[in-house]
Amino acid sequence: MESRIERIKKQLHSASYKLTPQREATVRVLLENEADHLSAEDVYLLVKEKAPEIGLATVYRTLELLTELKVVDKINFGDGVSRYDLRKEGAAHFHHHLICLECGTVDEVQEDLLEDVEDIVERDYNFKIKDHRLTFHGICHRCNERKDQDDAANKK
Amino acid sequence: MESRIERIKKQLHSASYKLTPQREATVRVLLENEADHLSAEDVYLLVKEKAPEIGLATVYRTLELLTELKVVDKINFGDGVSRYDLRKEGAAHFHHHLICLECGTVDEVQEDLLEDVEDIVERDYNFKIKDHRLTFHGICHRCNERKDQDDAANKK
DNA sequence: GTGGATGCAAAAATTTTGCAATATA
DNA sequence: TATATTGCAAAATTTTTGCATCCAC
Repeated sequence: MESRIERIKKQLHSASYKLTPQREATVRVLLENEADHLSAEDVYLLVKEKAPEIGLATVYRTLELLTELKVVDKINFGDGVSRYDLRKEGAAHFHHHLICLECGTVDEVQEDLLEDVEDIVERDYNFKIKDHRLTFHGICHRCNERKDQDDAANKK
Repeated sequence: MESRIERIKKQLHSASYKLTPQREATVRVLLENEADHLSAEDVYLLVKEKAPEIGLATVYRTLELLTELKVVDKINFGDGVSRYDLRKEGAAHFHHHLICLECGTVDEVQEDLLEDVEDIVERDYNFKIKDHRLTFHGICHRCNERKDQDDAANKK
């Protein structure tokens, strides 16, 4: 079975981009931190651990390239930096995000859930949907559970 | 009947913020350009027409204030600048956006549409939703109609 | 009168670009 | 070998901050 990184390499090749060690190192960092939502600076620092000679500009250029190839999605949570999120392989749609206002954690929702909404928008607004971004802001399950425990403790 | 701007002024007052001419001018610009999605720089240039002495920093500070008061919502379409969108009065939820990949226009969807999705997320992820951001990327009705016309013309 | 608000300029932070040197296919 | 890619530094952009002055309450 072919590895994820092999398939990404082939994607680069098919689009006639060269396979440089810098690009490979960047892709590896993204794969190894799939659950995170890294900024360009975050990626740069992690790549630097393995390939110390890499420049920040190369990381920006590689992330732009991977966005173009739809290997990653560029996303912005409103904190002033762009973040790069690996698109799940074969995923028809970009996944959604849950940002906790309390602890700052960002969780992912892989289910689509938007099919009905998209049907309505396409029909009623005559808008042909190609992609979407959906983010919820609120309180995550960890903070909710902690609060439940606190409440229970106070009742005693 | 009380005007929209009067109510916003009262909101400022209730939160014990002062009512300066700069703040009033900024709010007016936002009201007069309600359909647009202005960046801080955009707002600055428009306010400057009426109150030329205003500084960009004041605009940033005012927009931050209005965001805190939930008069506007800060939103980011991934083009490197934050934009500020007047929240519809009495709207329970932030409205959605349709960004056209062809002509760049941003249209708004005032219907909520997310009730069912939010129920699922709250239940299945134990996530208490406070706010949301939903943006669709695709082709707008104007570009779709133009294309239909072009197709019809080519068939002749 | 006083504390918050402003304007300006400087700084910070993020991202992009020019260019000579390098390395991939 | 030819051309895409890189690293570095400089530039461009966007946003924030310090501080003396000013003004709304």
